[in-house]
Amino acid sequence: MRGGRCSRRRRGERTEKTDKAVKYPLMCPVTESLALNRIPAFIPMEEGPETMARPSHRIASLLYEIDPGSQVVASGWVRTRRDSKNGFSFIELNDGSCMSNLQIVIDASVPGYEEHIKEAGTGASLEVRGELKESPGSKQRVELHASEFTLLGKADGDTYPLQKKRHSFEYLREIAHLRPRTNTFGAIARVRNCVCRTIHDFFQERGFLYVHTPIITTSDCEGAGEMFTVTTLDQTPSSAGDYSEDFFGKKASLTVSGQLEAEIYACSVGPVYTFSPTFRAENSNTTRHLSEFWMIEPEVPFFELDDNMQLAEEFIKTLVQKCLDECAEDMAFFNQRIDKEIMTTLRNILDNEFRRISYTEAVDLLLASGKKWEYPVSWGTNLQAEHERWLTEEHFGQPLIVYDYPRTIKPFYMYCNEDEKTVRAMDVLVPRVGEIIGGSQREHRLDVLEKRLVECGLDAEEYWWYLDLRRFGSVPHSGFGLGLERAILLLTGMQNIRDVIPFPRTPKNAEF
RNA sequence: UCCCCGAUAGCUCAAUUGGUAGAGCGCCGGACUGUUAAUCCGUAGGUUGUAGGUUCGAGUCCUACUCGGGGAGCCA
Repeated sequence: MRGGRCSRRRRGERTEKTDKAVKYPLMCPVTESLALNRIPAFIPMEEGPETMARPSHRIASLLYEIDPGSQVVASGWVRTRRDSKNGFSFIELNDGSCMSNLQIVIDASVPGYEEHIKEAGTGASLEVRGELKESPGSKQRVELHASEFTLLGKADGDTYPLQKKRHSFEYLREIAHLRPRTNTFGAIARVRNCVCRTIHDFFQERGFLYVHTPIITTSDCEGAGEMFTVTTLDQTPSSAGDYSEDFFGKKASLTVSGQLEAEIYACSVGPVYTFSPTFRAENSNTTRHLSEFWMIEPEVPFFELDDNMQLAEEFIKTLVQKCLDECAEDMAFFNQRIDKEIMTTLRNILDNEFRRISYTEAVDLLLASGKKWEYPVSWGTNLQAEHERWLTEEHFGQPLIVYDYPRTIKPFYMYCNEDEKTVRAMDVLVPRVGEIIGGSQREHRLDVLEKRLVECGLDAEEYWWYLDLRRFGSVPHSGFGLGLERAILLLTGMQNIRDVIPFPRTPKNAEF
């Protein structure tokens, strides 16, 4: 689908000129080829005396769209500079609109060259005006021959933390305010943006309503992990534990899931989805856990587990497809520098139907595998990471949906099967990342749900409004949760979840 | 939270059985060049994470702590 975009871009062919409106277009023209990243040629601004004096082209536009011969302005940050003693310099300029840099050629005759060119080193910010010309070099279609250049901000080479070389991700995490200026983190930012846009498109096209569930919640025991307390009380030993005087008059926390509230809307206005931050106060120190992360939770009435699995599969495949279609340059980078198998992995995801096996079948496979497990396999216990990895990576080699888990290891709200031993839960497992989606058909039968609350040791009083949904016009419904950052891990080949969110929050880490 | 590993120059890492701390890259300076992770030459740069301890002597051995990485659990 629309493969022409990528190939046209690779060939560096020109596309039809669509940016004739050189002056502050009210509506930003999104040209087809720029839809690669949907980066507009100009930042749209209302016309007026106080608006931007020099509409700067985005570098993606200059590289792939605008005809040679045009007078243009580019602004960005210097990646590297190469001087020639014959009287000119090359500057690689990047503005984040795409992976590639714009090559600037500055002749010594350009005003300010002698005084400032040495200051335009790695990290410095520039505005350059000049003529876009076809490049004699083989590595770029065009280059910008400067007639004016303005050094906007210097970056002292001795102290600027980013060097013209590879840095470790560990080091870059310590300079999270500068790491988006690197190739990898620029690419992640663009892919992440593409994924978020695709998420909204996916659900909007299917008639789902985007519903905003609360960040602050007083419903405890949602069963998804430790919660952060929200309080305005001074935390003295004497006041600890007494929330009657607190802001909300009872204990309040940051949400661990919007599911219960999403169910309210799903059972009122039809299919909905949430897309919001989520908080877990677990002391988790792994490559796939964050204290603050973004979760997408569709919730659909009149939906059973099979429908839910189908939706999850279509959802993940759409995310993959859009990344390949719209972030070709960034994905090529990930394939070359981050994970040599990422394109193969993603195409494999698109080309095959997700395998679906019941928990019971999974246990049988694990028992029959002949493998020595660190944690023994037995029906009724949770699948361990080593088990899930073996299933999705070695045995099937593709995404896998495991469904119908034992009732005893799953939360109270999942639909109880007729066997009275299992619930209609599903986990989507993918190679390298593990569990990326967890979901279920919800228990919509009042009597069964009440029994389950008791069984799980929960206070039914606390869930009065949740039970009301079953008391009045209850319907079968289902939904799931997708961890955005885990999806980004899957799509980019990145290893550590702290590197696919701009400002990671983990135990002992919230500097930026 | 548990298990394992680590912390030495701006960055990535070396340093024999405990004996005065090195390289590559980067920076800066010079040379060269329509260059493109440019290339070549040179300079500068370190209380070896913190606090104790053992020893004539500790980057190296011991203890505690801090931070980081990998794995596990919790989950998305």
